[in-house]
Parts: sequence; structure tokens; C-alpha cells
Amino acid sequence: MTSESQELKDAGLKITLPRVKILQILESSPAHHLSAEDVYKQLLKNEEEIGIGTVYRVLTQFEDAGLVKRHHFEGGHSVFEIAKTDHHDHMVCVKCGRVEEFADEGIERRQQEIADSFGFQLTDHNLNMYGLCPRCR
Amino acid sequence: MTSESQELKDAGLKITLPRVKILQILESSPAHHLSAEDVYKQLLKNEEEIGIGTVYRVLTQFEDAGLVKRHHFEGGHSVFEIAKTDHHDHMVCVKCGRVEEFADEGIERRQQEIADSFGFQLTDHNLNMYGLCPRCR
DNA sequence: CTAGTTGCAAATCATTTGCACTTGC
DNA sequence: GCAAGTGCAAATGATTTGCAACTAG
Repeated sequence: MTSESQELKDAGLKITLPRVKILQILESSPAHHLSAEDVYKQLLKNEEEIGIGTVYRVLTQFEDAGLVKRHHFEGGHSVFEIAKTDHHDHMVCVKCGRVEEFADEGIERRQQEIADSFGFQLTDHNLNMYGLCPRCR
Repeated sequence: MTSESQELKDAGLKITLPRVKILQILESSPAHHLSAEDVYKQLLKNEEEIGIGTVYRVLTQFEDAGLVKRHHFEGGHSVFEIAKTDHHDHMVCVKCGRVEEFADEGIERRQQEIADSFGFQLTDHNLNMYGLCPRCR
């Protein structure tokens, strides 16, 4: 059994061809953040007969199962990212769409302090920065 | 001249009925963050003959003019907020929806340093924290 | 076998746009 | 008066869904 199949099984999902293929794409893509359309295009390139509707369905199931994380960046469409990495934040190029990931201990700590000062019990947080990347500026 | 008219004038926008009405709604609404649909519904309630297309056009103009700030929250649609206050971030209660605004000079500075280290020229950034507020926890 | 899954196309939702008709200045 | 602004409806782009055919267990 492939590692993808095992992951699906562990997540409680039936092992089907679309799910395995989409999981492979998410895991093997050099870009960490893919839109549903990106995944679909990659499937077409691999000559898989999988509809865009199925791509959305599978990605949503993966999200529910905790296999991927969905982000709503500015600019209209959602992007999906494999959820096995540690917490990190994002810096998005508004021109070419490139996404850089970073984590900063100081910011994390300060966020917690601020939440504490308001009496908030944090469940999640995200910091997104937008701008021009070195290549686009 | 009403204060709304003056604000439009200052922003370099022609004073038209849709713009004045929409600005009034944004300023008088108890909720700080409104979707285009929210604004449209409020206009209908006030029996104004303003189309949803115009609402989107006006909100986009307001954004360009710096009168409002657009946020992309989870769930697909954008929300708009009057931009009279300085930059701040948001802490949202996932239970009651309450939104606390805060600004932290240390975090702001650190964000800029991180962007610099990546060679990014920032145009915008936002930090959203989610959790339970004191009343809900 | 049969409940879950998929492909496809049609439907939906948020948002944008083309165009003929107003309106602000 | 005329460019800018608006209403409306049709177009768009992203995502969802209904349904008959298909497949994993």
C-alpha cells in the first residue's frame, strides 16, 4: 500500500483514485500552496480523468479530515496546503502569487501576550503580509 | 453640507446620493464590519433605489480613496470597515462574533523586518486571531 | 451487493461589467 | 451641457450540487 493510501485510511477516507492522485499532487508539488484550479490543471497534465467538481469535493473532505489547511488570501480564490508542517505565517506576492512561509517566535509570543491581556483564549491565528516579492518589485 | 458630503469631497469623489447613503450606513452601523450584501440590505430597508452593482462600485471606490478597508474573511465574501482609525489588527471571538481591535508597535516593527529580510515590499498586512472572548470562555 | 464516490453539466454565490439612461457641477 | 455616475441585467469566475453511472470493500 502506498503512503498516500495509508494516509487516507488513517484519515477515515475510502481509498479512491481521485483522492490518491490529488494527495500525491499536494505532497509532491514544489509550490506549497495550490488552488483547486492548480490541482485540476496538474491532473489534466497527468492525463487523469478527474472533474473539477471532484477536485473541490476531495479538497473539502481533506480539509475536514485535517489533511490539508485552506487559506483565504486576498484576490478571490482559496489555496490549499498540506497540513503536516508546523505553524507558520504567510507573505504573498500580490503580483505573481508566490507565497513565502515564515515563523517568528517573537511575534508568536507577543500575540499570546496580547490575547492574554484581553482575556482571550486563542484557538487559531494567522498573519498574512502582502506585497511585491524581490522578482516583481 | 453634511459631514458625509465633506468626507467625499475631501476624498476627491463627486457627491452623489448612493455614495452619501452608503457612507452613512458604514458610519452609523453598530457592526464595524459589513459585507456588500449587508450594505445593500440596509439600503433596501431604508427604501433607497440603489442597485447591488452600484454598492460594489462605490465600496471599491471608497477602498481606492482610502475611506474604507476591505477584509477577506473566511467564508467567501469580503467585508468592509470604515478606515477612520489607524492600522490595527483583529481578535475575533469564534463564539459570539465580537471583534476586538488592537495595535502593537512591536509586532508591526517585526513584520517589517521580516518582509525586509525576504526582500518584500509590503503593501498590506493583517493579523487575525481567533478564540473565545472573556464572556464566552 | 450497496453505500459511498465520481463525472458532468447545470446551478449558485459573490462580484464585475456593458450600455443606455440620469445627475452633479 | 457633458463627463461622471447609476440601474439593470447579463457576464464572469469560483465553487457547489443533482443525478445517473461506477467502484471499493
